[in-house]
Amino acid sequence: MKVRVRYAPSPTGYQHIGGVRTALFNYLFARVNNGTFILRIEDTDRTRYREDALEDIYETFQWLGFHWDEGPDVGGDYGPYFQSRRIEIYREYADKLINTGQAYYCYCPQERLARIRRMQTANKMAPGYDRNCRNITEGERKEYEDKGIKPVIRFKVPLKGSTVFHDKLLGDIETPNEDINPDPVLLKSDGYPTYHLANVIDDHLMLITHILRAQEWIPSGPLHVLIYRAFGWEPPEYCHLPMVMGKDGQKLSKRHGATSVREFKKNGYLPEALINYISLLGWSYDDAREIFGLDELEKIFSLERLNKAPAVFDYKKLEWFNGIYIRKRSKEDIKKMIMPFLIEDGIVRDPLTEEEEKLIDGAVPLIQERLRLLSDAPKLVRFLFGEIDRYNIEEIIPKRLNREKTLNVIHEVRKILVDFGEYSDEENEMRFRGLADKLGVKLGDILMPLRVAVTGTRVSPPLFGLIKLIGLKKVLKRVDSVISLLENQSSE
RNA sequence: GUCUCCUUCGUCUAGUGGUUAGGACACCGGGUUUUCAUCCCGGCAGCAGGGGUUCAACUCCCCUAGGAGAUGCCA
Repeated sequence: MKVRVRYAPSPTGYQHIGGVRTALFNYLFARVNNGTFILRIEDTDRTRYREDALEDIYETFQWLGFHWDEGPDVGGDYGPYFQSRRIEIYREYADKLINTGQAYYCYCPQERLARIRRMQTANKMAPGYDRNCRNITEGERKEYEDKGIKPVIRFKVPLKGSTVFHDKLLGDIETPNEDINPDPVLLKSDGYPTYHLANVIDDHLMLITHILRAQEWIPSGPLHVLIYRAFGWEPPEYCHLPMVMGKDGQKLSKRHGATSVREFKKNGYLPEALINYISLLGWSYDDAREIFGLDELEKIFSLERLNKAPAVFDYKKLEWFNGIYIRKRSKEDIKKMIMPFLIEDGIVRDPLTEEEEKLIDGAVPLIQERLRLLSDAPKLVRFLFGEIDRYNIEEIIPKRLNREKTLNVIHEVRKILVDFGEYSDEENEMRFRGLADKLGVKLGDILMPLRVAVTGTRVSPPLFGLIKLIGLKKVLKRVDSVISLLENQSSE
């Protein structure tokens, strides 16, 4: 049987890293098995539905670079892939359950449900529906209908016995039926199905063979199996994936930092870094390798190597992966990718000027291996554009020197800077070493004042490359302003 | 409260009865380097606890503890 798996997000918010991990594992499982990966939009909660959340689903996976074989945008033989367009189907199947006595109408108002829940929690009882309408008479039913009350349809969970379902990761999970959610709603009063009904029907109708979803779904596993049985269907295979947690061990949420893929994108992460890192949350290949591209993962992923325990999301490690992948990219890619960050920072104009373009082209090779996030770029190149507004005297003077000595060093540096452009970086380095020897100081002690003069900071990309990029004229001006700064200081 | 799942360095993990318990991130130290970064070398640090089973348990079983999830006309 051909493997068919699905990712079934609900468009109520932006794509969460945990959901995307589930999507990735489903996708990889499909690829490894030459199967089909399906996207199904579970938009049955019309109160929480958001148009931008739906767009975010498309944008997120577009950006990540993997796609479904069947789905709302690409079509397929088992649509529609929006649950909101399948409500007649759910109604029809819910009716079947009513007719076979495996489901019933419930007319309990929300207030009553809230009341019994309050009562239950107050008495430390398990909260849940009290099955009040499970045995109402046809007369009572008529009465409610005449009053115009819109009923919900509830599933008749067996009162006795137990239900067992098999999980490929966890093994058999057996639950006494009395511990299962007492008669959950299948069809809401607005005619839309709940998750429990819709997912079972759709997975069956769409010929889904394996359900890979997060472990938070384990408790509803037995219920779903019961529903499959009620229809006379065979449930698919289950595999509940370990959850993704925050540093404090709780379910990963905004409290912990970025959680949606679009935030990671905005913060300067690369899609391949995210994919690689995410693939290792609850899964591993062996004891040595952990750098994997999507294409590779599509060949080596396997359920057998899943971990049972939840994984804590480590932003630091993701950053490390990001640095790795930034270094792997071409200069052109990096240029393209840092541009939005430079523009947003107001460092360059939106259509670049020729001058700006030249500076960026020259800067990329200098900063690429220094980036961990694309968003690090602005602070690394800011001094290339515009002026340096202020220097810090203490930063100019090296530890081993005092003000006078530094001033002297800079004067000497200025002399050999004049024909800087005529030499290669290697040659210039020899010249500066020569100067250092002559002055009896360390190379670093003459380059640091120069670095601060040119860049305004002690930490920068390689100095010689920067000097050529900025141009001698500007560099000398900056050196001069540092000289006068030091001189003014001495006259006080 | 009840039910279910989980438990190897701080974090991600390898490990399927006999290993000096391996790797990675982070952290610390050192080297290379004009600073930073990269790169290289080294260090720190772990089998939750208690019982069994066994000649031998991180590995198998039980209990305890801890953590998490579920308990909706949300998914």
